[in-house]
Amino acid sequence: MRKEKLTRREKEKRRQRQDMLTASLELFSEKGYHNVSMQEIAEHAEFALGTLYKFFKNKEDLYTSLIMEHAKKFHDKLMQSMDDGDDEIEKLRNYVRTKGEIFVNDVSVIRLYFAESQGASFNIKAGLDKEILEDCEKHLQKLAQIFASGMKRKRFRQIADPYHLAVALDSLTTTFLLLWLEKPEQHPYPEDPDGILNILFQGLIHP
Amino acid sequence: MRKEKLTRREKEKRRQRQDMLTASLELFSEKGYHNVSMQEIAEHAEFALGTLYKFFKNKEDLYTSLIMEHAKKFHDKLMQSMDDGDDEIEKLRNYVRTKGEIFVNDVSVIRLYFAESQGASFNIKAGLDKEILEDCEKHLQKLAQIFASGMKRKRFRQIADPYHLAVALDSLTTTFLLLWLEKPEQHPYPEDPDGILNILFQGLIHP
Amino acid sequence: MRKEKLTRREKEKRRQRQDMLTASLELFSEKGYHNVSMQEIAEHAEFALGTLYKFFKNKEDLYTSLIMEHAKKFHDKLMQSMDDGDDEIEKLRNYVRTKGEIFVNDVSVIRLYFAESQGASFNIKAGLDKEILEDCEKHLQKLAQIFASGMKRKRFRQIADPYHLAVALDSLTTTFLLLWLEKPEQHPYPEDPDGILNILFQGLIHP
Amino acid sequence: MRKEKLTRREKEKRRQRQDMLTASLELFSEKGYHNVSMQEIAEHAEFALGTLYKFFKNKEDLYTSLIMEHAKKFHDKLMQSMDDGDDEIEKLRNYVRTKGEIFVNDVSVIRLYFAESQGASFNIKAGLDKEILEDCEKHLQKLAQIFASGMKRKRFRQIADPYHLAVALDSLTTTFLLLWLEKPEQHPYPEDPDGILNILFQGLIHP
DNA sequence: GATGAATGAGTTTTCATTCAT
DNA sequence: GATGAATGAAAACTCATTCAT
Repeated sequence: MRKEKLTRREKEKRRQRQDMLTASLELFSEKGYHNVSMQEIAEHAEFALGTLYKFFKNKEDLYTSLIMEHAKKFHDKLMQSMDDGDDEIEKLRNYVRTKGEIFVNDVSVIRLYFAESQGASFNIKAGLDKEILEDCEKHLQKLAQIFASGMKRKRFRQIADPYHLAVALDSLTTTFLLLWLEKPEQHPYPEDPDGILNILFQGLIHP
Repeated sequence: MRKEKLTRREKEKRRQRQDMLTASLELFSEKGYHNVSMQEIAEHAEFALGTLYKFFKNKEDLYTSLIMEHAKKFHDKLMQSMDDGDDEIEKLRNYVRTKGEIFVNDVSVIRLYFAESQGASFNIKAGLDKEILEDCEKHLQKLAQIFASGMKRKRFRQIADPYHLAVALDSLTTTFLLLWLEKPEQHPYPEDPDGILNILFQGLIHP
Repeated sequence: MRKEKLTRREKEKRRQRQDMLTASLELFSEKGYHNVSMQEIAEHAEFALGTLYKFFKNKEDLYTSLIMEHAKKFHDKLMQSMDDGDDEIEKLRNYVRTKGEIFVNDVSVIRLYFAESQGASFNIKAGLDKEILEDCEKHLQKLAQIFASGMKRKRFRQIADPYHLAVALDSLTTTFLLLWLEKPEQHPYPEDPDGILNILFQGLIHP
Repeated sequence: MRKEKLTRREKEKRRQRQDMLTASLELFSEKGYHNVSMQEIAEHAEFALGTLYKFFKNKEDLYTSLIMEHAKKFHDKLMQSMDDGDDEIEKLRNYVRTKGEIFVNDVSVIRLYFAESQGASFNIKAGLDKEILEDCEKHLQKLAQIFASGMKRKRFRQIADPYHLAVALDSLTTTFLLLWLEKPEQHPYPEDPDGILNILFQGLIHP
C-alpha cells in the first residue's frame, strides 16, 4: 500500500512535469526562448510559479529538459528505424521515412531542436549541445555502418567515405524536411522518401 | 578642399561604423544576441553608448545591419562564382570552392548567419529573414539553372529535379562546412571541394 | 474562513496601493511629474520597484490613477454639496464652503489637479483630461441650473447667462483658494465663504 | 564706423535670439517642455546646437527667457491699458479689452504662460514664478487702485475690498479667455468684453 | 508542499551638455 | 566664433528567482 501510494504520487508528478513541458514547448516554439517569461509558462501550464521551480531549477533547465526529452525520443526512434529492414537499402529507407514522420508529428519541437543543434546553438549556454551531439554522432555512426556494410557486400559502390555518406544523408533529409516545414505544399519529401534517396542512390548503387 | 574635408569625415564615419559592427560581431557570435548588452558593445568598440545610438537606431537595427552587410557580401561573391567557369561542372566547382572560402574567412559571422537563415529564425523579428531568404532563393535558382543546362546538354543525367539538386548541393556544402567549423582538423572540405561534389556527381554525371 | 482570508489580502492590497499613491502624491506635488522617477517613488513608498509595477502598469498609469482617484472624490463631494440647502442661495453657499474644505484638506493634490485641469494640460497625454473635464462640466451644469432656478423664482436678477455665472463662481472660488494656498494668512476665503459670494450676489440678488 | 559695425552685430544677435525663442515657443507650446529636445529646437530654429548654448546657458534658461520675454510684454501692455481712459469704468474696460487682445494674438505663448503662473508652476524650478508673480502683483495693485479710486469718487459701491475686486476681475477675465481658447466658437468674451464686466458691475456700480 | 507576492539587478534608450575642430 | 559629434548619467520598465505564508 505504501508503495502504491508513492507510485501514484510519482505518476502524478510525472504528469505534472509533462504538462509543464508541453506548455513551455507551445510557448517557446511560438515566441522563442527569450520572449517567453516563466510567469507566462506557469500561467499557460496552470501551475503556480513556485511549482514550476520545484520541477526545474531555472529557466534554462526547463528549456534544456524540454529539448533533451524530445531529442532522446527522436534518437530512440531513429536508432530503432535502422534496425528494421532486411538489407541496407531497406534500413536507409526506414531511417528516411521515420525521420520524416518525426518531423511531421512534432513540428513545433523541431524548430526548437534545430535552433539548438544547428548554428544557432549559442542561444543557450552549451552543455545541451554536448549530449545532443553525442546522440547525433551515434546516429551517424550507425548510418555509416550501414553504408560500410553495403559496400562490403558490394551492394554500394565506394563513392565516398561511409561516414561522409552518413553525414550527407542526414543533411539532405534534414534540409528537405525543413523546406517542407516552411512550405508543405511545395515539397514532396515526407510523403515520398525515395525522392531524396535517389539523389544519393543513383551514384551509389551498383547498376 | 571642401570636398576633401567631407570625404575625410565620411571615411571616418565609415570606419567608426565598421568598428562598431566588428565589435558587435565578436560579441554576438560569441554570446548570442540576447546575451550581449548595448553597453557591452559600446565598451568593446570603445565608443560611448550614445555614439552607438547615433549610428544604429536600436539594438535590432545594429544586429540587422551586421547580418545584412555580410549576407549581401556573401551573396555577391557566390553569384559571381557561378559565372566563372567554362562548363557546368566548372561552375559548380567554383561555387563550392567559393563557399568554402567564405566560411574559412568569416567564421564568426557564419554562425550568426546560420542562426538567422536556418531554423532559429524566430529569435529576431522577421523582415531580416525575408531579404536573406530572397537572396538564398536566387542562389538556388541559379544553381538549378546550371543543373538544368547540364541536363539539356546531356552532361548530366536527369536523376532529379534541377531545383532539388540545387537544394541538395547547397545543403551538403553547408553541412560539411559547419562540420569543419566545429572540428577543422577532422574534415577535409574547404581544402578539397571535389570530395563533396563527387557524392552528387557519381550518380549525376553520364559515365 | 476562506472569505476572511481573501478579504484580508484584499485589504492589504488596498493599503499598499494607497501607500504608493500617497508616496507618489507627495513627490509629484513637490517636484512635478517629470522630475520624479519611479525608483524614487518606490523608495519613498518603501516598496521595491517591481512591486510598484505590479500595481500600476507604468508611470503614467500611476499618475493618472492618483489624479482620478482624488478628482472623483472631489466631484462627488461637490455634487452632493449642491443638493444640500433649502434654496438657491443656501446651495451655492454649500458649494463654496465645501470647495473650501476640499482645498484645505487636500492641499497637495490640489496642485496636481490644477496642473491638469487648467492650462498646463499638455504635460501628460490627454485622456485624463477628458474624464476630468466631463466632471467639471457636470459641476458647471448643476451650478448653472441653480442660477437658472433662482432666476425663474425671481430670487436672482438676470444679470448674465446662468452658465456664465456658474463659470464665474467656479473661477472666483478657485482663484481665491489658490491665493489662500500660497499665502494662507493673507486671504480669508476658506473660513469666510460669504466674502466671495458677495461679489456676485451684490449685483445678482434682487434687493 | 566701429560703433556701427558693433551695432549691426548686436542687431544680428538680437534677431538670432528672437528666431531661437520663436522656434522654441512653437515647439514648447505644441509638445510641452519635457517633450522637446534641444536638438529639436536647434534644428527647427536652423541653428547649430552649440549656437543655442551660446545664447542660453541651458534648456531651463531658454524656457525661462521665453516666458519672461512675453510676460514682460504682456505686463507692459496691460499696465498701459489701465492708464488710458477718462474714468475708472473706461480704464477697466480698456484692461479687459487689452487682455482679450493679448490672448487672441498670442495664443501659443498663453498656454505656456498659464502652465507656469497657475497651479502647475512646479514644472520648472521656481525663480521664474517670482518675477512673474511680482508683475502680476503690480497689475492687481493698479487694478485695486482703480477700484479704490472709483469707490472714493462714489462711482462704485463698496461691495468688497478693492484688492479682492482686482483679483476677481483678473480671475474672471482669465477664465473666460481660457474657455474661449479651448472652444472659440462657443464663448463670446474677446469680442464682447462688456459681458464679463457686467457680472461685476451689476452689483458694483451705483444705480 | 504549493503558492504567488516581492524583489532589484539588469536592459534599452534618450538627451542635456561639452569641447575639439 | 560656429559647429555638431561625442558623451554618459539617468530614466522606464522587465523578469528570473526567492521565500514567507
